[in-house]
Amino acid sequence: MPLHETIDGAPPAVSLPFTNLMEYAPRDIESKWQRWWKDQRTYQVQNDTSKPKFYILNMFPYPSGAGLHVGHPLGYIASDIVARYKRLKGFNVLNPMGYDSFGLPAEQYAIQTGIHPADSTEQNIRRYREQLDNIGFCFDWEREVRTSDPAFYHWTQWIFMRLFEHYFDLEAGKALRIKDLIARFGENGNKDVRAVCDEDTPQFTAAEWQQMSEKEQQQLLLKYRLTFPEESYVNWCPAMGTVLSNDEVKDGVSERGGYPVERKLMKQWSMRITAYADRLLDGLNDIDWPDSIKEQQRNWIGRSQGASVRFSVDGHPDASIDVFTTRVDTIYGATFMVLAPEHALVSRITTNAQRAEVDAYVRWAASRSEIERMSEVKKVTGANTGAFAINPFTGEKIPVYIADYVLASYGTGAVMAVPSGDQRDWNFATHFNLPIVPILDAQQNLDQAADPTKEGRYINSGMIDGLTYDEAVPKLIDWLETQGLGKGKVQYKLRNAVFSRQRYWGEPVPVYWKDDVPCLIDEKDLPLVLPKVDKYLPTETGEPPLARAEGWRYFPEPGGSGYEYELSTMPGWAGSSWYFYRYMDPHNDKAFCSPEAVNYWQTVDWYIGGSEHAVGHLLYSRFWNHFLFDLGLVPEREYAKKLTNQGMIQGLSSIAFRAKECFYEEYLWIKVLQPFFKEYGPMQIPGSRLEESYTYDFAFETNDLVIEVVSWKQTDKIETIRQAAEADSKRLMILFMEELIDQINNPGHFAGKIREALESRARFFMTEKGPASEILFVSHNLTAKYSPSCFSELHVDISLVDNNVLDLEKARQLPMFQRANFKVDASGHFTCNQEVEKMSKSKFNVVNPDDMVAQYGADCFRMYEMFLGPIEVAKPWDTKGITGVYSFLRRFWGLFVGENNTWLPTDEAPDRDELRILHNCIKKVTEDIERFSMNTCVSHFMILTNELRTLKSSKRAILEPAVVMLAPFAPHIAEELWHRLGHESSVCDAAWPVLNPEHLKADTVTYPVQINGKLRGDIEVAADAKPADVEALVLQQDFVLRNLDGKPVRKVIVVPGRIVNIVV
RNA sequence: GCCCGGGUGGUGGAAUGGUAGACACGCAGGACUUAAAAUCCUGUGACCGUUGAGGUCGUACGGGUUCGAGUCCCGUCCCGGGCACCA
Repeated sequence: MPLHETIDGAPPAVSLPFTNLMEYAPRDIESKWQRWWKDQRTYQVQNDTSKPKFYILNMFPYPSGAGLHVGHPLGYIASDIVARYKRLKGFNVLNPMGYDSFGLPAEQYAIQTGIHPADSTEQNIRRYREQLDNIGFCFDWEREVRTSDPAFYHWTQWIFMRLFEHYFDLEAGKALRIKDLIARFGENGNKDVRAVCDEDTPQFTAAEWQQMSEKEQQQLLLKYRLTFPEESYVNWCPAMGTVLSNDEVKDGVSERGGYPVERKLMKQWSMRITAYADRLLDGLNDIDWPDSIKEQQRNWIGRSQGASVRFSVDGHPDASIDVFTTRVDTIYGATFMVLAPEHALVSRITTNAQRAEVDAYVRWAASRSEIERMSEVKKVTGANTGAFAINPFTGEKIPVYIADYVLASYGTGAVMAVPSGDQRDWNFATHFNLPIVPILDAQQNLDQAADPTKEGRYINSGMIDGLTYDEAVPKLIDWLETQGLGKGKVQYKLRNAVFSRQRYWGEPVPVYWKDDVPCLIDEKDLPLVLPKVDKYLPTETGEPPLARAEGWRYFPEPGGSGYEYELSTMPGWAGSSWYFYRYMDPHNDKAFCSPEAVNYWQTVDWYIGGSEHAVGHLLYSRFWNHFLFDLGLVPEREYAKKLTNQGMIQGLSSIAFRAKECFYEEYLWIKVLQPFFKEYGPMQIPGSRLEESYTYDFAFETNDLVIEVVSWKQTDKIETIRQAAEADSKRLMILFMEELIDQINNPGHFAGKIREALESRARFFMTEKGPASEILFVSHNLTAKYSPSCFSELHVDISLVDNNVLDLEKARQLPMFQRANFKVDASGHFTCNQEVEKMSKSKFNVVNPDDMVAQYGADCFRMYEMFLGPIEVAKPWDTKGITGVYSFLRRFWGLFVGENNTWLPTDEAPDRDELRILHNCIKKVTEDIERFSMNTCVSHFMILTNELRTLKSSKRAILEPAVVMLAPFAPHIAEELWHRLGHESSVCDAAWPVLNPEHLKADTVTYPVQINGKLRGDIEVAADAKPADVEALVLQQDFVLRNLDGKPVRKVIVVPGRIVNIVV
């Protein structure tokens, strides 16, 4: 054993007695066993089919340059504990880790520095790995995956190719091969094909299909493929030079960086996720995921049941407007129609008289950014096309408007407006003076607002007059369907997912362009590796960075000039949509995962990660999995049966208060001038106006003295004031702000000066000596006396603060505190305010796990992370509390190693108390791990340790099972003690102790006794006493009789083993 | 506005409808020490009373169900998150 060092790294003190050599020394233990585990390959996982499998998975991280803070490993630690626990329970456990290593930050860094993203990513990964290794995880690193590794993205591209080769068949309810679709087109055209396809897919016969050119056929097939290029309005982010998917845009700006986002028409690869909308929705019922995630996914998919209705357009026999409505029952109240400005019919049906107005509105609407549109939701805008639509039920003509409250991208981009029932329609009708017709007798106050009620019976509603909602809807839909004018319909909010990014650092799309038709490259040419480029920026002509790659062209056959590759890359969510299968078989170069491996590991049993991926990664990965399932490549529709979100660990920020100008005035008034007021009479309070151009800060009227607070630097201002004071025939005292700062802890200094000024007749007072300080910080416990607006709040690095007290020595060395002075409290301390905030560099509240491990050891760090509270809940990190866990580990160690390095455990048989303590712990810890309650597990270990110490008990029969139970939480100390107990193999391969309920039983039971639900005392009875005996005994107790006070007992409730309640 | 969570000591948090505050931090007092740190012991929801009794209140607020409610039901308030011209 190496010599003991104190935990903070100081050299061992000479005076330390020899006995301390064997104190708990996490540093030595941890590095020793980490090495041993590596040498023994303790964590290597076999695809061993003889044991039951357990697959636990963490969402893999993006390796950012900032490294890990203490919040990141929370989920990893929890899953590590479960993984080790399951292994002790006899499972073959897969607990892998890897990196989501494509991403924008590395590319931005490349643009700035020219360093290839692969290099900076490699470096970041190395740092992550070091930090992870420090914590003692049981990851099998031989299974590590990286999405940016060509051997990995080979299979991302392969899956993309399969998507391209499939369409979604509505009859089969699953993806089928395009090949088979082509065959069907050749036989019957597409008349009988029920498949998910573009809205504008034409109908054609077999003959028409056969007459089409190859190119025409290919372009038609794109309307069916599950991934396809299309011209569409996308979220274009000019600042990032790329498009973003809907989930990457929040409140009209990019989620990362907060840059503005525009609508732009572009040709983009798209994923037909809408085909799976229903299955993705239904699948949510079969998985044990947090309700909030499921709810967000349901919202995002946004299924609504309604009807589509066809309105003809007056004077345009060839045009009709389809609308989607969820309230077809309100159709008799439809008094106008509104189209989205982008609607295809707008220019066709607009009358000449209205054309100028409509064109102007369309142009205006197109020019508006998302953020403008969203922030001006309340403003009613629109234009009348002059055209009229005909209500199919009434034959009435209703005007057609355009307005951008109707979204082109939802439904058909047109609505029938029912102002009596819909508030937006009501607003529009009121603004444009359109009729509002009540349709239900229960509608109220229609002159104030719309009333969307479904109560009552219909009025003004033709065929449904007098009916209720439930009667009306089927009748209307029936009529529409028999007339061929509409049908019941389901509409989704979910859009197809944009799959192209105009960026470099992503998977190349395995496609080349031949005569404007996208073609897949040959499978043997996978992976299509990212080419080298000279710069990571778009070309001068605005093409993506890949256009810079010289000679990067595809040659399907030798010779020729080749074809251009697709130049956009895949988005961040491509690799993460299937990576969980790669861990099962990470080195396979024949398939993304062998059938044997996937049959053994099946799916993820427990998935752990942050809730921020609710609709991004977690929805797209379900989509890809459903697709892979359709192809028979994976065994289940849903890849993760159970999902847990770990809560954020927040930081405790320290805030220092910097004085603003008005502070000095308030300070002078409160601390210095008030006594003078009594003595020297009336005085203007701050802010009084003495003459037009000037406001003196303070003025003693009786002495003609004015006081002005200015900065040393404001020489001009000093001169102006001086002249003004002359003119006003005031005596002037200049107090320099900087002097106030210098002398802030000495208010007497100013009192003296002011007294001097008041009592003299001199015209002008000013300090001669230059001040030393320029900035003032005020101790937080003093700020309450001043108005909050006197301070700006500044984050201070938490390493400078202890117990809210700032270390002034250290602080003064920082640039932010140079030329600063501190106003300290009565005890000479400068205190900061504490705030709970997200942990981030910019808030200077980041706690690095490396520091925690260096100071307390990995075992302690792991246990403290767990001890903080439930995994799922957000909670602040407070380093102070870690000492509790550290002293627990020392005390646990102390059960084994005594003074003078004596080995304490004996082979004596344990007594009943000791067995009860152990088995109580077995019961609690086993139950709590199963329900993922790690914080209470740590408490149970503390209780066991405290109780054994009280008994001064150290028996192998008790301690050995305790070591095994502790191993998942604190693997290093457990491994050390396990070996000292005489074992040769790893504690990881021990067996989880088995609960014997016999040991939990006691001879006697203490019943708390309540009278009318109020606790009055307790009583000890034999454990096997019958309820009747307990009742009899209880009623004899002194404290019971005293409390009953002679009142008759109505009933006695005895809950066996629990409680007694006497009702009087 | 709609939909999810959640409100328990000074702090983090415990509590299958059955003794509210486990376990820790912090704080206070004590022991050890020349001293400090570390360590160990004791106390610690509030209030009244005792100074070896005991009592009252208490889990955001107001009701209800129950022998018994932090826990279940109804209503209100507050905090966090998500969605939001989605027809």
